[in-house]
Amino acid sequence: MELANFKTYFLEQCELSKDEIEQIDHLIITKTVSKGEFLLKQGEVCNHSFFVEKGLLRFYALNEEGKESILQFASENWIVSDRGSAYFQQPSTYYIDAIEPTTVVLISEDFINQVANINPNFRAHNERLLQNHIRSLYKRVSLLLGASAKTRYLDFIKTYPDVTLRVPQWMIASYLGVTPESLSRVRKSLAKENFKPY
Amino acid sequence: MELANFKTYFLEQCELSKDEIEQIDHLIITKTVSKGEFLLKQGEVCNHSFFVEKGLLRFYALNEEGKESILQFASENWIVSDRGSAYFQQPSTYYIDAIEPTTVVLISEDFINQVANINPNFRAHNERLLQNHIRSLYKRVSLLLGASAKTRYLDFIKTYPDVTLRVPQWMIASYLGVTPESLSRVRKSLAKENFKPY
DNA sequence: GATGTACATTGATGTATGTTAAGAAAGAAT
DNA sequence: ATTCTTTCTTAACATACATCAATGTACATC
Repeated sequence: MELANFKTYFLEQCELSKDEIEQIDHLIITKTVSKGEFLLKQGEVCNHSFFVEKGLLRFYALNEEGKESILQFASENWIVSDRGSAYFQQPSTYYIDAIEPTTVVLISEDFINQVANINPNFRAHNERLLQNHIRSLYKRVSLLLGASAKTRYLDFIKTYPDVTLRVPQWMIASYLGVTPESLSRVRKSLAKENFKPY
Repeated sequence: MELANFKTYFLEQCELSKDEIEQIDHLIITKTVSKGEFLLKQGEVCNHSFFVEKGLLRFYALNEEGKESILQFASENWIVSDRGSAYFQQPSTYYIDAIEPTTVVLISEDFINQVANINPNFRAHNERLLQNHIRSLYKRVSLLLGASAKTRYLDFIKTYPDVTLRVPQWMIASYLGVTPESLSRVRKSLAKENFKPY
């Protein structure tokens, strides 16, 4: 088992030593899902966070009319979860599934506690994650409230250049809160303005 | 100094004893602002959370064209802050000002640490706040992505019945991400459908 | 190579929401 | 009470975006 991304993440982001990482090695549980497979469905309690070692996930809601709204993408080195569901032990109202064949590391409460026992830094890292998450959600809400579809699209490709190239456009449209047709027109208009993302 | 709301909050939400609340009494700092006064402006680091003892605050962003987007209201017993700004010690991109004459309790990192020393419950409470916040932001994003202005308005008055009656409608419009004129039309249409909120 | 499936684009048209402007209603100030 | 200011509503018009339907394109599969 390699898990180069996961281990680098622990070394650099969580400031664990190589030695400490070896200590937790036996706690690591991975799961591999194929394209379209679910890691979380509405109604289930989301008992894990998912660190994406390789692949691409989406986190989305389904409204009463069956319309999907993508809240987040997660490619390599991202963590995705409905942590509130785990925290409050309530069924989630969201779905997580795989856009590409994906390998994730399962992060349970138990795992977090055990790692925190080995190195207390990990708790601080955990809080940093939450704070960052809130920040990004604030920005998301601000843009949805105040910016046009075009502005939101430009922000998206700046923020998630890797994801932009790996997902179908109708998913980006769903993330932006517009129809695929509208996104296609936004792109056409940008092309006319001679816009070059790369 | 009364602060009945703040102390009840600590008793019931944070599970401190009356005795412990007396111990922290001397740490409590309050601030009173009149209508229109700011507690936070873009560019400042937001070093406090604000517990609303009495009154009503708004938390909003200003985009490049000068358009306000209200992210949150905070009436009695709510806490509002750009905690990310404090956490990362970066200037905030948001504003907080008073819609009514308001008295707040200032909650600094120092305050949190001292209270946590007296009763460790407080840290757990703190994390619960963050988790709750993320949940509400997820819901907010889902609605902005997938629901009409009318649906969002109905959700608003259900979620914030007290706020609905205390703020001008153009602020609710700003919270919903529509113009005051649109909100007026939504209300008219609801009236035609014989909708009664109360 | 032929067929099927998923996705992207385009055009015609409809609808929700924005814009502008005016007036009505409600509050605040004098 | 009178005036001034803010807020709300309404209407006419403009625009962004949605919907529906058709076509194009890439790719898989057979």
